[in-house]
Amino acid sequence: MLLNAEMSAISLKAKLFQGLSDPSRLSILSCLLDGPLNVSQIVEATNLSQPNASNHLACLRDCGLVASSQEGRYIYYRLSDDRVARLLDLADEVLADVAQGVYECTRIGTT
Amino acid sequence: MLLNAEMSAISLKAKLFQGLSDPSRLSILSCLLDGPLNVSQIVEATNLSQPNASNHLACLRDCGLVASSQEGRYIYYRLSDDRVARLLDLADEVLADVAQGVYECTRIGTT
DNA sequence: TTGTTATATAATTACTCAATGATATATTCG
DNA sequence: CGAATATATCATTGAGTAATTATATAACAA
Repeated sequence: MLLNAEMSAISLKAKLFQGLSDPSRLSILSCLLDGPLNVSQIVEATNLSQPNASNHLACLRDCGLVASSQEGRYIYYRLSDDRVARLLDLADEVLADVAQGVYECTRIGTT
Repeated sequence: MLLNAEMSAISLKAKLFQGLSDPSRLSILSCLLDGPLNVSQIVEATNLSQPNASNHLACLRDCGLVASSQEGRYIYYRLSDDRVARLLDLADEVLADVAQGVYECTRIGTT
């Protein structure tokens, strides 16, 4: 049976992956790969509604995956850590092999 | 705005991460890191109920993250790909920096 | 065959969470 | 100061999903 320390590590990891498991949040991270953008630019790039984008940005910021800085009335967001980008890249590599299965798996929603 | 090809890649990636975003499934993957186990051994290692473990195993198998092979009346599961383990490792590395934020983020459930 | 162990499936229940619409706060400009 | 732009927050609604209980299928042993 898994130990308690392992369990909380696993819960944290689950939470991290859950932060990455939403298409809206992934779209945001994706459009930040090329450099910082302010909220309006993110809204335009992702086609999310402004409140929706703000909510997801708040979630990503809370989780430490993006960082923000205010410039005048604009707030710029950027990836907080190179490894976030590497995580996304590695996910793509895995998908190169398992995309078909993931696509067809009906046990996970097609959101 | 993101292109359609990017969008479906993003949806797939979201689905992959969603597969990894459940503590029960992460526990299963975690206990398979050291080698194949059959369902009963997985049930014992994770403290999941047998039907629950079977459901999550089916999900992981559908997604191509684990593979199974029958030996008599036992069915052994194993990680299907080294990169799955690397993905979990990299997640730990990221968590080394952002664990606090993830832990405190109330926008994502504490399951 | 009958019983037992191993695994999978089905149906139900309860919970979580994303999106929306409305509104609030903050910054700049005239 | 007042208007306009930029961003954040709140409340509600609706959909998706994990866990449980019960049951089904399959393999082996006596």
